Amino acid sequence: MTRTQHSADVSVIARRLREARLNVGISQKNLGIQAGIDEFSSSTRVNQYERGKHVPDFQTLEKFGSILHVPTAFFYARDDVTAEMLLLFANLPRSQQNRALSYLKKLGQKGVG
Amino acid sequence: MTRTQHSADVSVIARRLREARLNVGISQKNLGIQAGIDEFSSSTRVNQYERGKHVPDFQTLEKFGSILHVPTAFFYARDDVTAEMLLLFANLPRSQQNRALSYLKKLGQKGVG
DNA sequence: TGGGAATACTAAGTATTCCTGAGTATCGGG
DNA sequence: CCCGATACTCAGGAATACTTAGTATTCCCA
Repeated sequence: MTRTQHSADVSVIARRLREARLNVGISQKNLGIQAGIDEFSSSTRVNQYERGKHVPDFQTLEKFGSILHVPTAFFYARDDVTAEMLLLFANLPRSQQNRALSYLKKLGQKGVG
Repeated sequence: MTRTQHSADVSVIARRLREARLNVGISQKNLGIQAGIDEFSSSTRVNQYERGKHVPDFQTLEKFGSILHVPTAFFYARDDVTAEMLLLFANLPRSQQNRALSYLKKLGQKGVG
């Protein structure tokens, strides 16, 4: 009975993948094909990933991320707050990302004392 | 000649793992043992991970993250800026994480126009 | 100077996991 | 009812990781 957060017995990667795909609104098969998976195994493979039956390798998840507009690290974020942070951060231009970094450094310094 | 960023031909995971381990200053073998890997294969396995010869599964990386004080998603961050963001964010207490989220949302809204 | 221990690293065979191909289940429209 | 689309399952062959045995290098110190 170890469960850090609310939902699901499915793996983190599986859950995040489905979350991201449904957000964009494409089918499992379509996602796989866009990622370069053979059209005849695409449906099966993506389904196995989302059901947590098998685990996609890093390169595949990088392609999924690029198609679904999420950073790759998002798929590995167990914590919802971290996941949301990654989404927000990825959508910023580089200059504002640097600003955000400065802001967090200040927050961190205050918090220690 | 495709290289998004400066360094290394070694995989993202391999590079981040070594980075995090050296920061803490423990040996490959020691890291593996702390993560529950058999002491007789620990050295080999962690070395294979850091050389990019093999890829550790998610659960193993979660243990490494907890030992090395980095969030699991850190190991999958190709971009250095995102990696640093994850480290800073993980070190904040929950209340300040929420603050950081609000800040990122504001930055995002301004940037779109 | 010459062990000995610690660390990093490699090769190869076995063990484990994934990918492919074939198939079932369900739903909605025509 | 039938068709296409989507989601999903299973089994065996294909690919990858894990274990065992070993090498190379450095540092310590007797």
